[in-house]
Amino acid sequence: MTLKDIADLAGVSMMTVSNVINGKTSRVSQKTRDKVNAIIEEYGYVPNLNARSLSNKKSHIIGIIISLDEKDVLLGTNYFENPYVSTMIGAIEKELQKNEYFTMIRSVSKNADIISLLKNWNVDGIIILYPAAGEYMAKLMDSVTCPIATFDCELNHPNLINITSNDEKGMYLSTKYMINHGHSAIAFVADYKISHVLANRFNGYKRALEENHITFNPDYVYEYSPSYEGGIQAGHEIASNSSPVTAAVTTADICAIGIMEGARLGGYRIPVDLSVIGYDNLTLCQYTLPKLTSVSQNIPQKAKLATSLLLEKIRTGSVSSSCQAALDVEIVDRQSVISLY
Amino acid sequence: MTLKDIADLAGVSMMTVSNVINGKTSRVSQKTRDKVNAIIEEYGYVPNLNARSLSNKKSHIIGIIISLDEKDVLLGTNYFENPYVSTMIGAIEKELQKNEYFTMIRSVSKNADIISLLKNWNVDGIIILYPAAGEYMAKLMDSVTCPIATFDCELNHPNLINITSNDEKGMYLSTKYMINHGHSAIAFVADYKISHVLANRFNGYKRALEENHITFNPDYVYEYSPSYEGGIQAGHEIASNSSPVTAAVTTADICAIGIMEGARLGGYRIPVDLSVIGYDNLTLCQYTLPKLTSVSQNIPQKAKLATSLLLEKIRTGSVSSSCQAALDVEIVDRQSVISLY
DNA sequence: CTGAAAGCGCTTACAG
DNA sequence: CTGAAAGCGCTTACAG
Repeated sequence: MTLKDIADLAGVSMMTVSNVINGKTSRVSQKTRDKVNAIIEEYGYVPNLNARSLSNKKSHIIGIIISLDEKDVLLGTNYFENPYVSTMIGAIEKELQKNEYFTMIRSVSKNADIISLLKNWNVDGIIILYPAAGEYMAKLMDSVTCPIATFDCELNHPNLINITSNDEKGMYLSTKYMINHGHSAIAFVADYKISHVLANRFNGYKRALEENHITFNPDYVYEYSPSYEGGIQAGHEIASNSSPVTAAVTTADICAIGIMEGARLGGYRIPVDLSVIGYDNLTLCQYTLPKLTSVSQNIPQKAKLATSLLLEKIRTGSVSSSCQAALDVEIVDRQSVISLY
Repeated sequence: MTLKDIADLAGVSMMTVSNVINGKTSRVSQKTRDKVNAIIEEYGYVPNLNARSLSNKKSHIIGIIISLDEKDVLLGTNYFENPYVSTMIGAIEKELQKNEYFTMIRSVSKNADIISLLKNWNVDGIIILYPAAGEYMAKLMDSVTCPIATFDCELNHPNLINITSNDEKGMYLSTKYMINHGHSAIAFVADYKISHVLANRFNGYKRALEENHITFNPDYVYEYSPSYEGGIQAGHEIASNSSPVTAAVTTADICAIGIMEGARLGGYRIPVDLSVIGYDNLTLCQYTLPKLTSVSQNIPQKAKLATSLLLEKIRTGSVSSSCQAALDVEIVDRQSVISLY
């Protein structure tokens, strides 16, 4: 069943059928439209979008790129198991579908793979999860012609739609929350030097201390990867060295869970001996014991904003508001912080 | 940059370039091949797959369908947040990419949406996560021409690639594990009547009891949805009614976590007062307290098998082994079960 | 081993 | 308001 078949059945030209399908109502009489639509309905005709893409140079496909680094390729890490990634993808797909776009997903370990995807399918735009370091993104921006959206990227490029969260504020709030509950020996867990995002959060931690006249103590900084394993290590050290630390903030929920685990292995009770706050407010937070207090990024909102800006740019060629939106964050209160008062 | 451009640059016909790209080495001399490949390399030529699909009727696109029921559409449930779903998708995408296929994902609430996707993109095959009830799948099978793979579907159709786990055995092992640890008053939590899969698991529960001469007690069956909320309700009832139950098995990790939470709310300590085993062995299991013992389905293996059978069917038209593989399951031992001996 | 022709199913630009 | 022609970038089937 093709355009031609429908045209023959309706006794009109392919052009007319095409106009009906594409809603160019001004070019077709109501009567013809009705007749054509009835036949389309009757035969369940659905246009072949490969053919459409080929002729009009728009595919209505958006590529969601999950960038893997080489280490993860070797380890065979499944990025989709990361709740941040999967929540993002779900929210993006929903938004794309609502706007009649199609979603192609692809995990990718080098820029060339992204370029191939674009050329292969004439992809209208791409959304990159976990952008690689700034230099790679800069190169990519040069070689790609379609609009790109990403998240938390350190690169500030006029053509890049880049949605970030207010990272500094997030960790400021987290640290402040601890201070408000009477804590002053507050550990910061994350190797903040390797990432722009984490460095911003570290600054928030320091600002909260400063504003409250608490001297920054480098001994309280645990530069481990903000992963489950890194958290365990930090938590265990805190508990074992009978450190004066009574609270720990970190940059990922999974790391906070590790901190609790590690501290327990060292003999601590949570939150009595150590208060902990996570980051991201994943669904996971309600399944731990104690339930984890966390900084919420509103991931769905982030996904939705990136998607709608991307589509706007595809349709109009530019974006009305800024390409560099930074979303607000907030503390979600649960049970993992105890008041010292 | 098109086939024609490459052909002109190499001084050969488009046909020859096409043969080189498609590896039809027998039709092109080594010398010509090298020349063409060098030019392709130099200009970074990548074929337009829309054009290819249009002419050869194969898209090399596989659709991953996430079926939503109406309730979830209304609630705006993000299925990707479900770790079972996201783990599946990640594993499938990896396998598809390895075989040079592309992955289009789409959440869908009615069969017609699936049909449209197929016709739109000439999709070579589809993988359905969470198949709808048997009757819908039967209808779908009639109207779809490309191969379909799915999981845990109750429909037994010769053309359907259907990968299941040994559900009866899974719950048998879970129940047996409790019995081996000295439990005999074992609760089963799940509304097993509404689903084929859950009914199989319920049978495993009963078989384990029978084999060990423990009388089945209908009071120990809590017919709640195997969700976090359902688990809380069951756990709370068990704890509040000072039921003789000392152990609970269920059909989802998330429900097991709920059971622990509910029992605690009723004043129980876990696992001292109540032992619990989950199902699926999600990554989540290691983040709870106590860490959750669970039945492992080996989701990646399930995904991989479905994908490779689907691709085999696409390539050869049929599948050598059976379409109805049932994978083995096993208990993964953690901390949520206490021995009564 | 190589190539000219026709066609896949659409849309665009133009003519009426 | 309607249509005939050309073209998107490939592949297939055929001829040489």
